[in-house]
Amino acid sequence: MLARREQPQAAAMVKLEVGLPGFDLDMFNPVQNIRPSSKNKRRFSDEQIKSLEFMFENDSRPESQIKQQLANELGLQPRQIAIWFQNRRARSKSKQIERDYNILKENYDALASSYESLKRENQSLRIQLEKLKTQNEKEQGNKTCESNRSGNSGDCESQNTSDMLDTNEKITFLFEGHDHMLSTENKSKNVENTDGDRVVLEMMEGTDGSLTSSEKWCSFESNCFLDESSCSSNWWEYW
Amino acid sequence: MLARREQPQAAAMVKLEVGLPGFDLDMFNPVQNIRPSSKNKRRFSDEQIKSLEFMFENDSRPESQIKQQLANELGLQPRQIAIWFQNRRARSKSKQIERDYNILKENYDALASSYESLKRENQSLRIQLEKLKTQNEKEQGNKTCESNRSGNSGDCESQNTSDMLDTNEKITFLFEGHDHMLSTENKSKNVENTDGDRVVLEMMEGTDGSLTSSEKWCSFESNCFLDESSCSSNWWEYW
DNA sequence: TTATAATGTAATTCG
DNA sequence: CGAATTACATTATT
Repeated sequence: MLARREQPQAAAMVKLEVGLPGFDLDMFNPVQNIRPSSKNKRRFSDEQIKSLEFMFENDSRPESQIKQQLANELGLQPRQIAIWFQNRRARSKSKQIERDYNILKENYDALASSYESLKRENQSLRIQLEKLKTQNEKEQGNKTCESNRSGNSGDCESQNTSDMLDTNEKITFLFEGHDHMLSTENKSKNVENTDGDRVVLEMMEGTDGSLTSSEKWCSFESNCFLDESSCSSNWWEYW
Repeated sequence: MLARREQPQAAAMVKLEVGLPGFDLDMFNPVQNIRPSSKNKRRFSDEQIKSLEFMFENDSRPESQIKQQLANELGLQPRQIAIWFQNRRARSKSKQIERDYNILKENYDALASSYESLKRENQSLRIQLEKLKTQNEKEQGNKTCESNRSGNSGDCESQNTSDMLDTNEKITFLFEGHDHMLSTENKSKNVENTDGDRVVLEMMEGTDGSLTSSEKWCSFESNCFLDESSCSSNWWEYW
């Protein structure tokens, strides 16, 4: 079966004897491969690439038979076809990761912007509430209407304890860990430091690089401000 | 079974290039391997890698002199050293992108969570405001105190028009484009489809893959709710 | 066992 | 040099 080992060896050996440093063998080219640009072996011709790309779009993981056919059509070894598809898939994947990063980044920024707006709005609401509260209390003080009842159907009673927070006590210390980022600028370029597996921290000369130290982030997370209040009626279902 | 794998290259190369000690022993020697022969054609020895990695940590782009010295020490050609560093930098970079993605993802999720919480809080505040307003109006109706003045220092006057929104009119249609995501699950694995440059959409057999279609996102963005209101005193500076 | 997907690595070419 | 390629190797899976 499989008559392995393509002829390239011969070429490689020759090359080695000549004294070239690469012990790679591939340069060999049975058929055409007239590269438009230069005297290059390696590197498939534009036409070959075009066909391969076309096939890849249709099926990134073709059957052996199709690969064989492609090999015949393009004058390449079946092995080369197989390898090309493998590499192409790997390339596709890493490209995809980069694109995902950019998309996610965009959405992060948008969300952060919305978050900030919402925060401001929240602050506005809080201030309004504060004022209304004060105003209410003043009015109640002026009226001195029957000041001790616990029902919730009266005219001048405080209805604001049935299914919501106690505005005066719980609301003023909400935002605490939400105020960073928004200017993070995780530029996905110019990285290069902090190698793959081990975490390099001490020996880096400040070459910018590694953006997120993963500590400036993630300091917010727990803002469960509703959990211990008397909110039991799921008012947010209204929305 | 065919005796495949030839590493004559390796042998030839070693003989040709140098004969420096320490190098290539594992090229000939099936050092404690499950697979006896057919070992590395390329692939530097663990020791070489170790030295290279160590140097890389210190400086990912060393001077020619240092590279030369490394070449001597490791029994490699200066060219090989240079290439190794180049490849190493490229690897480092793509690794970094992946890590950045994961970090960004985490932070996105955290921010989305915070955003949801904030939104709920906002809703709560809005409801409270509503109730207080109603209550206020009722009380004002009951009191029928001097009901037409525009100063802002009275007892039962409405103070809420000086530097804030008109609560009853502007507040109820705020959240409109903020209600998606939060369950996006951009799993950064298993991508592989949608090739690098062209966007493949029709011919994909549903192999999951490409996560964000970039359209489900980005539908929110403009929630400038404060711009046309009479807010001119930058109350958010208090925070 | 073979085949192959997935991942990593050495080397080459081009800009 | 960096980016993209090509070929090969290794490991895991089936």
